[in-house]
Amino acid sequence: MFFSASAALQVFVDRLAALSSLSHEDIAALRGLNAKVSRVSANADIVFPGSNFEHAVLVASGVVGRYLSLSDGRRQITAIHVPGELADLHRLATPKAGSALQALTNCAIVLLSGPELRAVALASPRITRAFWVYSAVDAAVLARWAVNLGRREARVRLAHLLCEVGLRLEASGQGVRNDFLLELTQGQLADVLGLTPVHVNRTIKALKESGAIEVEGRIFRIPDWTRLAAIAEFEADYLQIIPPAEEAA
Amino acid sequence: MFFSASAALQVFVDRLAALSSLSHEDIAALRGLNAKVSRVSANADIVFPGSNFEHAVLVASGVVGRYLSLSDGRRQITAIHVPGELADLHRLATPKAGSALQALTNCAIVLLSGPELRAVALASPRITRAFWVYSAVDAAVLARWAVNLGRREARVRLAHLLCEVGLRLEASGQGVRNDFLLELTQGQLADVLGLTPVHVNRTIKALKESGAIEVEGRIFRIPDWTRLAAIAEFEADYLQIIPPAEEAA
DNA sequence: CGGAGTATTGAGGCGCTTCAAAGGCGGTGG
DNA sequence: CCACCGCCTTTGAAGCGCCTCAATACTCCG
Repeated sequence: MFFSASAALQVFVDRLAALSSLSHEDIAALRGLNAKVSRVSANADIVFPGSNFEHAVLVASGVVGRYLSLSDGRRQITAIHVPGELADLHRLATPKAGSALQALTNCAIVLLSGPELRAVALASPRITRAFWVYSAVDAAVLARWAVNLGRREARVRLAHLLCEVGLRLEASGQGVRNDFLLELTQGQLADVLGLTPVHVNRTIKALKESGAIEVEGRIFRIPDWTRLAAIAEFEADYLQIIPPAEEAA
Repeated sequence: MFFSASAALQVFVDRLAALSSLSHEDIAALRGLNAKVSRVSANADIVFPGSNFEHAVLVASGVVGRYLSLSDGRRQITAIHVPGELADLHRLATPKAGSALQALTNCAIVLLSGPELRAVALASPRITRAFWVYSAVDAAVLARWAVNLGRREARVRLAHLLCEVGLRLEASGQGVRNDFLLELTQGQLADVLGLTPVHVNRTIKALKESGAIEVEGRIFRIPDWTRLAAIAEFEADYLQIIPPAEEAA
């Protein structure tokens, strides 16, 4: 539920190491990064498009969202990030921010210096490669999301989101996949799902009434994971989360 | 309209160099990559999910699409690639292919050896970084597309696609942005746009009748670029295409 | 205890889909 | 060389999913 700066950094570095091989020196260099903690309240932008914000944003607590706005004020959230995840590593590669980054709940974030990150990447091709892989997984998640937005109806889309969020929260040590707190309003969920808040409400209701999920406030419980995954046509492999037990494989 | 292997490779290497600084040795190494040309006919898969296809696919002619399938046979195309573009550089970073790659038209593709690409990347952090930047731009295009799928109606979505494709074809030397050949069927466009073929047909008709575009077979003409861009709310910056005239800036 | 943001529910409308059928168009073989 | 066949395009009509507008209830917080 709550991470210190160093705990969040450790989750991130462990994740990098799991995705791409790193030497002990690489890991030490990453662990030693300067980490400035900052608190941001819900609905406050952290980065906005076009800015040259010189830090990368690592989530320590709360939920951070990446989004693009339309001229009429509507928006689409293209990614959400939970504690232990680095929300905008891609911005290191393409510094002119294309999307905005916003705290969707009250958040604690760890700011990592952009120039410092670039320096450690330049010093080690393995770190550069690990950053690339991390970004590529982020892109794979986005591709999956595009499929949901383009081809799946609301019920399935929501089920898919809940499956994914459950797994990611679990992977970051924020609970278990079938019982977790997701502190987003239905309006924010609507911006993730490409729906209206009203329809999100009805869709949650439908999933509840079918027994596929249980909801108490913003706590979601999934009594039968297999069943929800079937509704969502959810295949976890794209997340590249390696369960500890299978790490040797 | 048609590229030799070396011409396609050159467009790609030029693009890499424009996105991220490369040394002369880097460029020479990339130009010297082994390039095997292959012909693929329309609707044939080049890579399918889960395969460990050990090549990267550079488009020399035709259009290549990346897509994900649903269990009921429907699919969502998450990216299309025109000549001069490398369709699956991201697969170098995350080898287990998550999406399929298909020739949407008859295509000539250039196969670049995965191990060889990895070797040149390992030898130069600048090349690794350039690959990362190239993938990040690809992801930015995808994010933009997610917004279209989630929040824009068919007319706007199609207009946006035409603006983007026009610019990308122009950037690859395949014509000009306001008069180009896009050899996709309406069924394929539907899979890109997240619509049905029937509705694609009606949407094209609507754009034609409003005078925003002219269509002759699969040639699209845009009489007033500014007007179509306004309909699409299109902002070209995310494509990171640097017009030659502004390259010095 | 009041107020603001959030959740819930209803009713009606629009955009897109589905189903169905007819009209091009290019390619291939008789 | 033309007739035919498959694929693509085009059009119509009806239905469903999601949206819009609107009103009411809830919950947290000062």
